[in-house]
Amino acid sequence: MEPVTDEDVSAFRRFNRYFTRRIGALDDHYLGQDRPLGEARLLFEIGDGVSLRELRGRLALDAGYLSRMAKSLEAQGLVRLTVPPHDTRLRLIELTRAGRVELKEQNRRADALAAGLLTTLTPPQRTELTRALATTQRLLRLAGITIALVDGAAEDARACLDAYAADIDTRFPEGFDKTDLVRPEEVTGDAGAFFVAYEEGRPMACGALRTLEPGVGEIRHVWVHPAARRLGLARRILTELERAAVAHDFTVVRLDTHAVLTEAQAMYRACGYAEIPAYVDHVYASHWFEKRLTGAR
Amino acid sequence: MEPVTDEDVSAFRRFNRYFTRRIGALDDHYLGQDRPLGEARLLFEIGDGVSLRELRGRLALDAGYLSRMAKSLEAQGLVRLTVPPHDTRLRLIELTRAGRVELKEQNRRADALAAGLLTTLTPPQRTELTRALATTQRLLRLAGITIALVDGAAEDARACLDAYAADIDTRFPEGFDKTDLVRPEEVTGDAGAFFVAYEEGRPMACGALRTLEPGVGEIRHVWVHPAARRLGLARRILTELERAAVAHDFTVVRLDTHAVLTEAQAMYRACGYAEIPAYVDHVYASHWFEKRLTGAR
DNA sequence: ATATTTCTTTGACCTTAGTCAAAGGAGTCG
DNA sequence: CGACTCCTTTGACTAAGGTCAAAGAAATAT
Repeated sequence: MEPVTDEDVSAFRRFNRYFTRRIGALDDHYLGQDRPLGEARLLFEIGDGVSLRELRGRLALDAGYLSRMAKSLEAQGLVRLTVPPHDTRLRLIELTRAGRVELKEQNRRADALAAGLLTTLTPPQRTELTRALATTQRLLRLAGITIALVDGAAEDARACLDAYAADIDTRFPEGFDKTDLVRPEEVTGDAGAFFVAYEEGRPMACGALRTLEPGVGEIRHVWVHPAARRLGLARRILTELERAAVAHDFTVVRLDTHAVLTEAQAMYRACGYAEIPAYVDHVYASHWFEKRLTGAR
Repeated sequence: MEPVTDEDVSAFRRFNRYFTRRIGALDDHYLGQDRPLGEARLLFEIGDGVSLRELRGRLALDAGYLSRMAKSLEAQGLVRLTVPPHDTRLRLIELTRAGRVELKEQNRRADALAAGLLTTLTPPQRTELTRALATTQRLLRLAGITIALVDGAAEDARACLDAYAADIDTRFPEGFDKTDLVRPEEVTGDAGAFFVAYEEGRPMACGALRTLEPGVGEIRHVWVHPAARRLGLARRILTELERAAVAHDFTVVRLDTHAVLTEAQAMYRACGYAEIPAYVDHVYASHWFEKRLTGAR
């Protein structure tokens, strides 16, 4: 991997300082207008009602601290705490009408602030800004996603495959039968590889490599969570799979795709895959691809 | 002015939330590694020594709070507090050797963090990110600058004109004589207008409009602080001046520029100014421009 | 020379943010 | 049924962040 240049680092830090000072400060200020920031944030996170347990995990808060904040918000009439019937140890927290009003007001103020900031710009400048923000956010998200080699039987691996199966089941006209998924032992150790991409601890994409025949690998189940598409994540998964293939001494990798997955086909072509005749007969496959790997990384 | 669309507002807020959560949090964390955030920030702001008074103004801190933080940093051997001879009420705060080492370490950590974030991106993606960050920052800066009509004799107006005079004195081969600046009464009230652009309270650009003859205005002293150039600020100043000219019932505005100010000439042309013969004989002028104004705003 | 302003220091005080541990009620598993 | 785990509540405590007002010293205005 190429080292990061000093210019990129300093540009990033310059932006960072500028942004947190100019905007971040403002942001905190409006949020905690007349309420402690912690409570304001909590109010914001509740949404349509969650358990304290859930909130505690999501915001990484101390149980005691959260309990007290919840009580304080309840005393202010902004939330309601209830006991769910299925597990009376838990507490559900949900917004009252007053809480929703308060939240709406918070949002209104934040919107007004943002709008006020943008008014001095001309419409083309606003468009340019919006585009630059989208690019920045996309790339920062991508940068924050890490790809890990996991055991094919690992919980995260199975969760990804289940999501993948459910996803394509709706996209393939004939549906998809789960028994066609790779078995854990096919993608573990010497036999192959399984990669999971994590964003903030949550699995968001996967890809599998298995042995097709000696010296030939097969790539399967390259999948990206709908919320993480269009970031370039599939390409990164593919790169990892190819690297693993080289490490497994495969000289060729093959794969097949379904007729409806046109974006996938375009991506494989763009990544150096050439279409070949069917190398295996398969219900779901309509296009077959192959790529020769060079030993050099 | 066009109203801001909801999409621009929500894109901005989405980015805002994402960025402050992802990056801002990290940022605070590294800064306050083993030191309270307030002190870490203070250390960062001292630079090459400033007075407590200056810091207090810049960071909007309570005098007592600041005094105590400064003492705490002094006790840790990171700063030195001295009394300036010219005003013994003040205290100067400056970094000791240990303070500079500490600051360098802080910076090193922050750089490493930024670099770590960028490593997963490919070089073209890094370039794309850096460019998007620069665009964002430029436009946010521009959005944060406000332009105000001020009295020609106001302190900020004179400060801008002094800076302008000093600036062009170095750029004109023959130097520049301050007596050629507009007099306050020429640009005040019915006679003309004077605009100052403020960025975070500091005057960063100016522009003057005076009466040349009945119905004809003259634009003079359009100047932008070197630190605020290439943002599109001069154009905004010019727009304000033209708006003021319409309000003064001028049907034409004229201006002259010096031969060396080629960027200025290009800007005037791009803004609809046509070159005309000399309308006044002037030591510094070599190009003369004119624009007819339509009554409609 | 006197009054007023400016700047820092100090004491007193408050809220927010957060941690830790004990305790108790409720589920779960063998 | 008993042991164990899970989840919340409560008490006790700490540090950080911040405000306010009084006081003292020095500079500036009148």
